[in-house]
Amino acid sequence: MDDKIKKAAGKAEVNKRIKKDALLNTAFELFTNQGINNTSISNIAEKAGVAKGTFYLYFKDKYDIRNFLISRKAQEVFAKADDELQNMKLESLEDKIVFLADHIINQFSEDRILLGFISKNLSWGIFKKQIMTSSEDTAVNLPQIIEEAFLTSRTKYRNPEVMIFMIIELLSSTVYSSILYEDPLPIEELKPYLFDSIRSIMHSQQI
Amino acid sequence: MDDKIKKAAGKAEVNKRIKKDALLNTAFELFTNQGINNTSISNIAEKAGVAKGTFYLYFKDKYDIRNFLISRKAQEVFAKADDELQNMKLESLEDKIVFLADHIINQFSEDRILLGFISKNLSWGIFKKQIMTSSEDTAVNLPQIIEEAFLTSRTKYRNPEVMIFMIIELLSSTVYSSILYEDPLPIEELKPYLFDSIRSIMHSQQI
Amino acid sequence: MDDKIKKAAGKAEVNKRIKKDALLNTAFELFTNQGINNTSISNIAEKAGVAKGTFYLYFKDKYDIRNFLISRKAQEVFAKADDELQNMKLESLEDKIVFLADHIINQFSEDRILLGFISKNLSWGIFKKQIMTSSEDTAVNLPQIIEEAFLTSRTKYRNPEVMIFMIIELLSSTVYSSILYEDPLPIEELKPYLFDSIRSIMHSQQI
Amino acid sequence: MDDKIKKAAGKAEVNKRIKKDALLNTAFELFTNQGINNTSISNIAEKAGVAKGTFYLYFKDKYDIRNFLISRKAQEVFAKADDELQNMKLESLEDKIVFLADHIINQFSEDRILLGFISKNLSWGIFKKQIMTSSEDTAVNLPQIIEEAFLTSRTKYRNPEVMIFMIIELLSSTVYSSILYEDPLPIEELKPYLFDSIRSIMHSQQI
DNA sequence: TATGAATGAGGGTTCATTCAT
DNA sequence: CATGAATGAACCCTCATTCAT
Repeated sequence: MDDKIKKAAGKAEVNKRIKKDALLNTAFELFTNQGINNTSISNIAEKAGVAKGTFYLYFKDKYDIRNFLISRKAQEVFAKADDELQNMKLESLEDKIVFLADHIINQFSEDRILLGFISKNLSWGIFKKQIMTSSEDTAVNLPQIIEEAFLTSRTKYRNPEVMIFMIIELLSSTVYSSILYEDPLPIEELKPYLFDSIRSIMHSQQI
Repeated sequence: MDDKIKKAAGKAEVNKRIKKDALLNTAFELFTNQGINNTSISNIAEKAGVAKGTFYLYFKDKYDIRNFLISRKAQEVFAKADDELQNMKLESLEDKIVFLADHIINQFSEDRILLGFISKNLSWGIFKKQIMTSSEDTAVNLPQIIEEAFLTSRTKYRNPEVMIFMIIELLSSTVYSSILYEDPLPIEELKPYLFDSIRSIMHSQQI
Repeated sequence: MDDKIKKAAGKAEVNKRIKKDALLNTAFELFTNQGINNTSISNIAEKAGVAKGTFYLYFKDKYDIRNFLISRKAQEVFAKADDELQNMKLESLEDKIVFLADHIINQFSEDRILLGFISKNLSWGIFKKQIMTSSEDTAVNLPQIIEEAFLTSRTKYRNPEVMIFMIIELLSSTVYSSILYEDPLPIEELKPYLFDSIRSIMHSQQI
Repeated sequence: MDDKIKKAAGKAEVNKRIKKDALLNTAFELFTNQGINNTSISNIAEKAGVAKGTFYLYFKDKYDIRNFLISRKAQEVFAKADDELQNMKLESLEDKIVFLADHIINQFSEDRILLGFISKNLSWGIFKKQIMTSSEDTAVNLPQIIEEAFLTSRTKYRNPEVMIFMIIELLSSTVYSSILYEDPLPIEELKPYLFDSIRSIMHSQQI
């Protein structure tokens, strides 16, 4: 009997996860295709194949599901780039950072929808709270990785957090315009300027 | 008779300008206080003291009035900074750019509402189209100023537009977080890092 | 448990039917009293005792509910006339058609509101599509009745459809003016002329 | 001086006529292209090149200008058909009526827009009031023509007005569906049936 | 848990009409 | 006569949210 209940509970649990994932996937699709403002909860629920009321069992409102999506998607991007980094044996921190930047940019080049979604919604505040904090279901532990990288680096920097902050902001805002509108340059032509700038920012912060 | 008509026309013209300004000012106030999405045209019209229908005599919709506001406000900021610059006798382009950055940052520090509005709405695309294009009613002719500055500069740069682009994007995104949330540092403490970064970016682009 | 759900579903279903009927009845009343153009969806919903939004659960817009009404009302008229016809044992097709015309005219004489509604809205195109096509919830199968009548008729006609078309158009347009404005004659005085005309049209089409 | 005033008045008079005609022509174009309900007074005034307020100097509202148009257009159709009739030397009234019907149908075949406008708007009531009454600016005096035709006809009819009424209604309603939708037959194929019907109706009314 | 019918506030937009010029 | 800016009522329609089932 206990087993039965447990099994039932397990089934229900799985079912819940399926419903929630359906809602998340649908929401992402609609948000990126037609914008958050033009997406209603009805839209999401209907396309996800659940009843309108069901949405409220999993999310508070439209912005709740959006925030959930942002951190999930952003984490995936960082995790992938970090994975690749592990396979390389790069010496200097500068090279590592540029490598990461390159790979993140490439992911966005290949998925403009993702770029649009993340760029419009990811701020430094959310980034710190959601990405830099390892939650239960996060594969990658970004803060630890970064801290370690700075510790093991032979070269030392004045204020690592500020430096990372400036690099991320520079990247995220320039990349958006370049990939989506090729303005002022297509991303592949912009890259050398960007990477030069990143390296020079880092140099200027060396101790 | 001609005089009468001219005078009448003048009166009507003035009246129209007053109505339009009232709408613009009210819209700015509401957009910045409660967000564009939470501001309805009814709100704007009512608070501006005109009928709802009157709004549509002057603007197509909410986004039309927003765009009008963005370029107007952004131009004011640049014009002020440029004014100050004229009073100084700075030699190098690097110094001039850092000076401008400093003054623009200062304006935003003192008017966080303006900062919020412009940061959320001003993209590079809009910037180029609206600011860098001298329209009829613009006091400051930014593109000309910049071009001149680069021409008279003894130091030459690889790709001036890309350089400006990167500097503006770096500035606008970092400043927002710093001024509004003092994250990762309050703006006054962030400034040295930022100015260093600007200078080093410029160095890296020197020919 | 299953029973409970079934009962519940039944209750909801009945409730929906009630709401839809309330909307249809109210719409008919308002359309005929004040015209379609002067009837708003708010009017209908309010008078029907449902919320404005509820209207849109059942109908796309004003014209959707109008079309629904037209075919429903027109079908009722034909069904009644046909019912009476079955009770008679008339020999010739001519007699049958005149009998039907007479009974339909009588229904309209007694219900001028219905006449106004149908005359203004029923065209041959709609008639063919909506009346001549037996739908799920239609009692009378008009096309079959007519076809049978022509098949069993000893007298044959050149083009039955064209003949029916002309008779219906002649009837529907003359009857409107006569019943509502007694112009050029009150309906009872017009009838002999009309029936004569119908018979003579039919004669002229005999093979 | 008197002359001057008269001349001025004449000029003003001409100017008024021009404005009114511009409004009428524009209204007709818009009514037929986009329907009366989708045509606003602003639309008409703007397209006619006059100010909105000017509309009200000439017409009470949308329906006022529509009625004006209906009778003008209908009269033109009848006048043309009658003109042609005068050139023929037809003996019997039957032939004359069929000839008129044919020419009116032809006009509508060639100008479906006109057909749509008149069919949707011309009722027997309006017809009698506006067409059968010779107004100041009417070229054709329809009632007189018809009366004369019946007087000079050797064959006599029971109730001429009722007969005309039935023929007109039969024509106007069948022709609409046939020309616009070729349903149940294209007009050229429908004509023989129609003319046969007209003749047989007339026969049935002979004394 | 899950449903989806019902709600009604509120949004955007249009437009006939007026009236000062 | 002619104008056209201003009005504000009225319209259509959407949608987040609730709740009985």
